[in-house]
Amino acid sequence: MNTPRCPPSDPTRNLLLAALPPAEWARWQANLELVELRSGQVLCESGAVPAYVYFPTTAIVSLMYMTREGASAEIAVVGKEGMVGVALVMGGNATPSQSVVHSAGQAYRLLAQAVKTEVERGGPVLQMLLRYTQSLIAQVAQTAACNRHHSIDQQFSRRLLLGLDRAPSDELVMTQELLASLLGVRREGVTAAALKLQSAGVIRYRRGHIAVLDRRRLEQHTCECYAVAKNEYDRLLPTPSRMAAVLPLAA
Amino acid sequence: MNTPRCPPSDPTRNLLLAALPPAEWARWQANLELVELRSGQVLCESGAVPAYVYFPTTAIVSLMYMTREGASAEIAVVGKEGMVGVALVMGGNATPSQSVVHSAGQAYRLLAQAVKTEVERGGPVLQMLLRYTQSLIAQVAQTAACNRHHSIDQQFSRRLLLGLDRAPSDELVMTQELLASLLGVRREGVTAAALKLQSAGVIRYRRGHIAVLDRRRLEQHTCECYAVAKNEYDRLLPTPSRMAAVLPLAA
DNA sequence: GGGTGTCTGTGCGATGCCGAACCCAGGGCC
DNA sequence: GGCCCTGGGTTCGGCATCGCACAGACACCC
Repeated sequence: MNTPRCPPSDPTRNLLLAALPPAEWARWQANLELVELRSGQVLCESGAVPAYVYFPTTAIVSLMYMTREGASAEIAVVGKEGMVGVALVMGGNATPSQSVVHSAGQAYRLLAQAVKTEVERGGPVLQMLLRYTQSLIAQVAQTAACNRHHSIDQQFSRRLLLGLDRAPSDELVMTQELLASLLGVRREGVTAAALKLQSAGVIRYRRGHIAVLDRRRLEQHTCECYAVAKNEYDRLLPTPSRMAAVLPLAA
Repeated sequence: MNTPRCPPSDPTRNLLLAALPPAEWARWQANLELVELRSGQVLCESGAVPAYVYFPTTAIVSLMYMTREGASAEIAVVGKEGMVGVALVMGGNATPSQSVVHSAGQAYRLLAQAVKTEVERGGPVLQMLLRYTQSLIAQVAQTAACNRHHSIDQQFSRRLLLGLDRAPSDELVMTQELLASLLGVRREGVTAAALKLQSAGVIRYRRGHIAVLDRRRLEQHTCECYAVAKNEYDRLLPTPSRMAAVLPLAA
């Protein structure tokens, strides 16, 4: 609940905020609030209008769909590379998805009204948020295709990589039970996939902690879905140094 | 290849174009071109920058993902309720998905540059396109959850309803082979699902023509995914008469 | 009116995932 | 030190879907 002392170049920064040019950052800073997110915390219920958008730094958030029968499926992951609450940018406010924190940490939050003001202002900031939203669409679409065609083993590897990209270290703090609910499969299926990777020396885990020992081999175990979505993000939102070429933010 | 003589109130209209207020329509009309789309025609390849966006009237288009192994999966359907080419609105231009016509018909097309000009203009038209994009995200996300948890029978029913909403009559012109590639399953699975529905008197089909006899019972056979996505579209893009309350288009 | 190709029905075995139940062990707590 | 709870490993039958192969049948075209 602090006002952000953290400049955009902070090592635990949010990449979207970090891409803001100084002038925009100065305007945003006054409205941003750094908050702690607890594991399991629901940032926005399905169908509800969120009070804030969140820019995670160390926290990781899942966008979940729940079926009528009580089954769940994660449709996208949001960490330091993104933002929770794109529906406020798109104008619909609510969405059928539920956003849940599955890895505790920090995030900047911004009042919904402040976001709407920024969106109405238009310009490079809106362009960036729309580009991020497009990368989110690609992630969701890739999840749909992956759910259809790929094995639990592949999806498990893919999900580890998605977590790894957003985690501060090489260790993911998540139980197999949680991973099962994210993938929408049984826990036993996750156990089997985890056992294979551990016996292959790719990961090592114990009671809710998964250490990735060999990221390259993990990438070989997964389907192309991981790379496709990641490439799409990188294409749409280059690193800040290259961002200037795409978004004339300083203009 | 005609210039549109068709006013927004034409019975075979595109619903997004129909929602344009007279002033906007007048500006668009000069750039819109009514074209025939053939079945199987690819409007935009995966990763390519499209030359046009399309507003289907009687045509129906699938957004497809292909896996490395050659399997396919439809991630969304676009007909007279929508637009093909949201990536141009979002600023990323290309997308990993491929847009394919699967039901021949007509569509208005608009040069990519004209769309970009409209987007830069901002205002109510951009708002509408963003809202449509949000409804598309909901459809894709629902597809992801549906692929994970629901049976071929349910997905088959859902897909028929999606087609029916966009078709000019109660008869869908599509083979079981095509439906299988859209759902990303084997043709035999589609045959089995179709047989069940036909013997229940819900549909009747022969060689590429599927007539829906009892829409209500079809809705009972499907999962909630159909209704959730449809409700989200209706919430985001009310019918023109109610649209004015949401979008002050005349302002 | 006969040929041909597309579309649909069917019958296998193989397999991956589900559903439920149960056990074991690590680790925190009193 | 003993307790308990949570997280992980294992088992088994069952079902949906796959992959492949082939047979009938309608529709169109020459």
